[in-house]
Amino acid sequence: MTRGMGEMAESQLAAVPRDFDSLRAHIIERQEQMPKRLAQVAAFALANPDDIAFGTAASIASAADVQPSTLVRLAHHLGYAGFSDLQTIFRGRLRERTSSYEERLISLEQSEAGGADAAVLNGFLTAAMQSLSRLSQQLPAESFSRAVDILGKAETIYLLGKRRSYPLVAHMSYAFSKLGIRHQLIASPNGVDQESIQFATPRDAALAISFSPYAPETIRHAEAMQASRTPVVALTDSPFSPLARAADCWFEVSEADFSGFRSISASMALCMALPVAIAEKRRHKKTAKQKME
Amino acid sequence: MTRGMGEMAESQLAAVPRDFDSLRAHIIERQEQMPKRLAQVAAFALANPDDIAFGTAASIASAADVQPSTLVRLAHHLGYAGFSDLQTIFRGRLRERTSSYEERLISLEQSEAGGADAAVLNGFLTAAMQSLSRLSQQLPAESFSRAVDILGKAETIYLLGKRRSYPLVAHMSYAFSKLGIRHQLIASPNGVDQESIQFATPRDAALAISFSPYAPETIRHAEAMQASRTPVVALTDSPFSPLARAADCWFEVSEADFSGFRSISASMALCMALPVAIAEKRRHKKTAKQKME
DNA sequence: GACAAAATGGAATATTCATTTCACCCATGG
DNA sequence: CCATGGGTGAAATGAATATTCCATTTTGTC
Repeated sequence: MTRGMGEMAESQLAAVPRDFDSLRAHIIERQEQMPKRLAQVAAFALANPDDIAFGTAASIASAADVQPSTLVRLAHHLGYAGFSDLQTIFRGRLRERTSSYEERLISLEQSEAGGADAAVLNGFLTAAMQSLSRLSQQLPAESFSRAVDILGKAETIYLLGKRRSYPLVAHMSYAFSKLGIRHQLIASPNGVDQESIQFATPRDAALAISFSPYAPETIRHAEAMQASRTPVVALTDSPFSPLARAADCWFEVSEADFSGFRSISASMALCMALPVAIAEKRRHKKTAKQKME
Repeated sequence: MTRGMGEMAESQLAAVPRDFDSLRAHIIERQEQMPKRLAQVAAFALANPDDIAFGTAASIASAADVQPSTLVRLAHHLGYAGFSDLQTIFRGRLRERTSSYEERLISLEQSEAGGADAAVLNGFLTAAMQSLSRLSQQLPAESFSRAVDILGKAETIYLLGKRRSYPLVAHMSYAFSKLGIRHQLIASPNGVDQESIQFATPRDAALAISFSPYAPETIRHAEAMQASRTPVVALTDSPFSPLARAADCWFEVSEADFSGFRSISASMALCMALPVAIAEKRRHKKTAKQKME
């Protein structure tokens, strides 16, 4: 077997990185001048280093949507003997990595070195993780299923959320659009919200989100919709929330905070899951119907 | 090919460990009663788990001073289909170690009670946690500090983010408002964005957020602002992102995904931290100035 | 617009690798 | 002392895998 690097032997004699960080820098530096497919797979490699370490040429190739030969070409292009040689770099990265405890210490030290700014970032990351793990420990599986059920049946889903909750409904609106689910984001800048929700029927449904201090508008709208017998699902932060009263189904999500600024990570995870679960349910129902006919 | 476990099928029907810790316990428990060579190689495996994860049967065998076939026999003896099957356990250990929150994630994945809906919710929680722990492990302290620096000095902060990134800038807009920081959310429904950003001066700054597939509008606006010498801070998902090129300072946030739907939790945490850090910095500067006078 | 050079996809090939096989060894019980 | 069973080493086998080759497409240049 030849070494497979004849034509580039002299051009980069001393420049073949033998550790991951150098390789990363090397790739980032030259990515601009690489051929299209090589750049594509190089980007994939840096984004999914674990997959390179563990996968086979074929599996990686299909994941990165290229031919296996492209992987070999990339390796040669970078000066390695072949794909396997390149792969050892990615494996070395995992070997060198010390235990997770040490890792955390290192990142802590770095954050202290980074000063006050990094401490803030760390604080919010911690708050987000706390919120998520709290939700995962007592995840409201039944409420979630009911919510999926109610919203899954709705012709149009009305989304209510102001102020701090607005980014959540904004994201849901995006997700619903992507998934082809009819919905209406109640967030007009021209004050016609009240009028918009009057079109809701009992065959529709609403999702209302509000945290303390509760936006009075959201409460009012939720109450109005419930009064007209439109099912209302609520996402809020306390059983005593006025939203919980105005809803047919609600869940409580308690978010941790960093120096007074509350996270919305757990709620966000919920808001990402909800549209997908709804789409999933509708897809099943559709295929079930098709089978019936 | 047979499963290769005929003779021990009934003796340990339900007892083949699928994670490293169980396997370790399992081996320690039975090591005494194992044949000599098998015990020898089992001890080697527990002492050098990384070698098992990445080595070939031949290389491991010579390192442990046994025959390759002994490795296959050990795997069979423990109830696995073959050496490769056993090896996946050792590889899984390295994968999991990446995340400092591995235990929680595992318990999350295992608690698959509650049906398909809960599984979706679980999936998104897992993806969110992965994203967060990845960011906390390699948190971009310097980039973050630079970003705080640049944005802290700006008279007006312009926020650019469309589609999936819009909820992020929407939240920042809310936070900036609460903190009394002058800013401008470039998200008009009437198409005057291009005109809005023309008012930006080098004394202002922009924060642009975009993930693959990059919204062309955001890229264009960021480039336009950079061309007019307004500092641009970017938040994106790859060093090769067109946004990274159009920015004076950028950070990479790689988000995990659940069945193709990417999380934005890590980015969200960053977007919550940024305004607070900026406000913090300005407050310090102010008090410093007051002391001077 | 034509040509040359580079890049790419896909199939053929060569190699590596896990697994199986079989001959031999060694302990144990008759 | 022999017979029997599992245990072990070493080579044979066949599957899996990386690599190479070649026809075709794309890119850059005159």
